[in-house]
Amino acid sequence: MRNDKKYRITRQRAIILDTLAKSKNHLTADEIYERVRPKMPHISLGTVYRNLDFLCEQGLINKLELGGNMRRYECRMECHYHVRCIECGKVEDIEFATDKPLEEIIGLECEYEIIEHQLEFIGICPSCRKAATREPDGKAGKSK
Amino acid sequence: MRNDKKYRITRQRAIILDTLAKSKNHLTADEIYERVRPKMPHISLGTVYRNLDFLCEQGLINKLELGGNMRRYECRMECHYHVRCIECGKVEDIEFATDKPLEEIIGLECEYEIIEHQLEFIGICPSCRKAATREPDGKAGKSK
DNA sequence: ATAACTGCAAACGTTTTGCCAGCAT
DNA sequence: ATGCTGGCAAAACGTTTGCAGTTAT
Repeated sequence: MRNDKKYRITRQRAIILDTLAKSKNHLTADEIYERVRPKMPHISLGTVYRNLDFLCEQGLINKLELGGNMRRYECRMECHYHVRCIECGKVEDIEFATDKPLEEIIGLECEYEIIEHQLEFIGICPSCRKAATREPDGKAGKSK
Repeated sequence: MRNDKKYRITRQRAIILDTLAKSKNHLTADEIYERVRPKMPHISLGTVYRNLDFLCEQGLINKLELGGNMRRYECRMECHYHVRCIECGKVEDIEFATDKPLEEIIGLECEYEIIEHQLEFIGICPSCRKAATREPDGKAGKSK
């Protein structure tokens, strides 16, 4: 079952990727849409969403699922961490040495006034893992 | 400017709180709605949302803003961490010693097969902090 | 009488989708 | 000719809100 689809880097995709690469913040789909529009006035928000998904699948960008109402996207692919402003919603990268105890990291100093933090692990729970084993074609149940 | 509102713990609020307290998982508003309905068939989803917000404000429960599409609520108030199943969306608490280096924690073992993790700090960015200082009545701009 | 609260339905903001025309191969 | 792609508009989804009637004090 190979996938023979031939993908193109269309003008829309290139501009979206470029917009994301040039922004130091992490942008929402709508922010990207607004930044692309001056150069490409007829692009639609649906295209932005579709192509952000496409770029994620290609491993070129990352979809961030943090708190707040809107998803944000970023280019940086290595594992790293984020600060989010509770007032304006802006998201930035945060750097610290991971060889320190978590307790110490939590009290980290940065330009933000830190109110809280959140550490979330994402994985597959025991029962879903069992379900996947029962279906040997690799297609575990569940849509999205 | 004091707040003289008198709040009641209504039947709806009590049942919602009880439902949350009895569940070991972290529930979405809709899951709570479905569990409350058998006992109180005319409750509306709007009431569930309104009362979840109310219980948060009272400090009785916690609103979780993790990845995934839906917000989840929990009773446990001390700081702790979560695992989320990427297949079924279930969220559970996770325990580990925080005096260990983050690197070690990241490789933690639990019943889940961990795929990734995410550490998010929530705070106020420098420019929003400045904006708040300029408005000395304490009401920083921004709605939500 | 008053204020808090509810159910219902409509509105909201973000994201996804269906459809058909356009374009590259 | 095929099939990926884009624009548009509608739908979908979780959540919030306005309103009018109910409840507790």
